[in-house]
Formats: sequence, structure tokens, C-alpha cells
Amino acid sequence: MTTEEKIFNAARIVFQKKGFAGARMQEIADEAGINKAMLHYCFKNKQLLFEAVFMKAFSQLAPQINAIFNSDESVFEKITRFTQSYISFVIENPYLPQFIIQEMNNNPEFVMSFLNHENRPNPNALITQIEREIAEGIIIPLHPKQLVMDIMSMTIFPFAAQMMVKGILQLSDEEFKKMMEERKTSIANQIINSIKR
Amino acid sequence: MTTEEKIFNAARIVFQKKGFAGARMQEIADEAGINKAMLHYCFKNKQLLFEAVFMKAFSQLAPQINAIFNSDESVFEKITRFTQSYISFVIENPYLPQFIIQEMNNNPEFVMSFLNHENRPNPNALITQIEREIAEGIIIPLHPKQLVMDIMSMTIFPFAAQMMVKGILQLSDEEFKKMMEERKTSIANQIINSIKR
DNA sequence: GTCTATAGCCAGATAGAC
DNA sequence: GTCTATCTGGCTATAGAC
Repeated sequence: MTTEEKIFNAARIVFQKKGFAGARMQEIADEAGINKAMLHYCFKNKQLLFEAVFMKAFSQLAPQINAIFNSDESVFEKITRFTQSYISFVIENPYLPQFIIQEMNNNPEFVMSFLNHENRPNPNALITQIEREIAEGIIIPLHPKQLVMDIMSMTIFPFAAQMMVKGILQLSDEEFKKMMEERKTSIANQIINSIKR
Repeated sequence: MTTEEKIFNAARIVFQKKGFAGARMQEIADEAGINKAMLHYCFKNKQLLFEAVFMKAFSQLAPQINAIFNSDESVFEKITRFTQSYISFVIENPYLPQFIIQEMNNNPEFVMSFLNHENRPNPNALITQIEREIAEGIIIPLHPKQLVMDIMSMTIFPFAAQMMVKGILQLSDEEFKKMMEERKTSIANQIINSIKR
């Protein structure tokens, strides 16, 4: 592993845990097992290091999501595949959703730059398809964006609010993970069940 | 309004927008229209000011939630009332969910102190009731905690991930608010529909 | 490329006048 | 109680040796 990779991975861990404002360059250096000066040598400054981490996070997630959104499957199949593959991915990267959400809320300017990114998650094809399947009588009448919001909510929220959820529902790490495994299939079933004609 | 109240309200605004690490005492002072030294005079230091804001946020939310969770209504009625009143409250305080979630994730020690707080949201009575209604054949068989997680997800997520949701679904502030108004009733209908026998 | 040492700045906190 | 001025520490960033 190159020094640059060691720094990048350390930065990913620290930024995802503490956020941009809470992260310390020293902590990243310690995590990487190298000197603080190297961070600046490799990535110029904190902001650029952060942007590299943030954009990488996005470019890991967005293509998978878009591949599902833009495939030629039915809406029901897309819902099933999205929840399944999103949860599988995020179980391996449990800090990712909270990280992305937090930084988008704290730095609204960032939202704009990400909106223009070609790799942004784009549900437009799915939304059009939902309208079509409603017209065809496959799905009951509803607002397509509400449905997309429901799918995202059920899938992403437990990870985004992980600490709060564990606290309120009194879940151990193992119990939480077991519930998420179960949700890989249960969410899609429930949503499909409530929208199919 | 007393000086202390002016500071507290300013702190609420700045902390909720920037988080603990991102907030600046100077910005809070400016927002309150008073001098930075007064913050320390009134609240000793940043940490204590933050804790006051955080605990106040919780003690606004938790009692309402618990009142619903512990009432003698049916599960369906509780779901209806919870979603309705939670969304109504949060529309007036749109930064609150993200604030609470972010700080609980960034400061896991905080989670513990909040868990012991008498005012913490406690869904135990609701969970027992769900088990009973399953046994009585009112609700289809499911894991009660999954149902509670579904309710929280559908209700809280759009606010917690507000910027991301607006970005991905391309929603203006007005469109977002309109969708949330609609969700006051649609979420409960959908959930009840998918779990009733 | 990798380190040590340090510059320079900024934010939290305090001293002290009024 | 409210202000101005200032201290102190910590953090980003750089200079410079090797």
C-alpha cells in the first residue's frame, strides 16, 4: 500500500467518524502511522483531502444505484434489488450514509457541486417508470417522489441514525446487524405489498 | 427576552446548523447580538452551552413521543398520531432531527448519558402492545422493533437527510414542505395497510 | 519521500474597566 | 451585567534538514 493510500484510508476513517469540522489532521496522521507533514505533501490541505474522500464515497455508491435505477427491470424488481444491494454495501461501510448526509447538511455549497457531478444518483428514469406503471394499473395511484422517498427512508435511515436507533431500541451491535440483514428482503416485500394494485 | 434567552436561542440556531465542532462562539454571539464574553459569563463554556441546547431539544421532543407511545390507544391509532404530530413539530424545527442524530453519532459518550435520561423516548410499551396485537390477530406476524424502525425511518429520514433528499429528488423548499404535509397522513395509511391482517 | 521544528492563525476562555 | 482587550492553547500549514 502506498503512502498516499494509507493517508486516504486513514482520512476516510477519521472524516467519516468525526465529520470535516471535528476531524484533526494529527488524528489522520496517527491513524495512517505517518507524519502530519506528509498529509500536506500528498493532498495539499485539509479541504482537498476531504473532497477526495467525499467524492470517492459518492463514486462508490452512485454508479451501483444508477445501474439499478436505469435498468430495464420492473419497478418491483428495482425496489427489491436496490434495498438488497444498498444494505449489503452499507453493512460493510456503516459510517458512509451518516457521513454523506452530515456533510451535505453542514456545507450546502457542496450540494451544488455534487448536483452537477455526472455520477450523482439520478432517479428520474425510475420516477417516469413509476408514473407509467401507475397508468398501466400495476401500481396504485401515488406520488412517485413519495415512493422514492419511502424506499430511501426505510433503507438508509437505520444506518444514518445508527447510534440513536441503537439507543432507543436498545440494540447491541449484533442485534442491529441481524436486523439489517433481515431488512435486505423485508423492506422490499413490505413496500411492494403496500403499493401493488 | 433576557440575555440568557437570547444567547440560548442563538446557540440553538448555530449549533443546529453547524454542529458542535463546526459552531463558533463568535457566530453565536453575533447571532444573539451581544458580546462573546457574555456567553462564558452565562454558560461557563462551549460544552455546557451545547449540552443545554441538546438537552432542551430532547426534552421538547421526548415527552410528546412518550405520551403517544404510552397512551391506551390501539397501535394503529398510535402510528397515526405519532407521524402526524412528529412531522408537525419538526416542520417548525427542521434542523432538529439532523442535529440530534449527528451529535449522537459524533459523540457516542453522549448516547450513554442520554440513555439514562428519564425523558428519553421509550418505545417499550408500544413494542409489548405490538406483540399483543399480533397474538390477537390484529397485526400480521413481524418483529416489533422492525415496525418501530419503519415508522421512525419514514417519518424522520426526510428531515434528517434534507439536503441530500432535496438534491436527489430536485425539490424546492416549497415542494419539500408540501410533500412533508402530505406525509403527515400518507405514512400512517401506508404502514397500517401493510401490517393489518 | 519523509521527518522535525516552527510559523502563523484562530478560537475558546479570562482579566479587568465601567 | 456588559463591554474591550488580551492570553493561551491547539490546529493548519510550511520551512528546511536528511
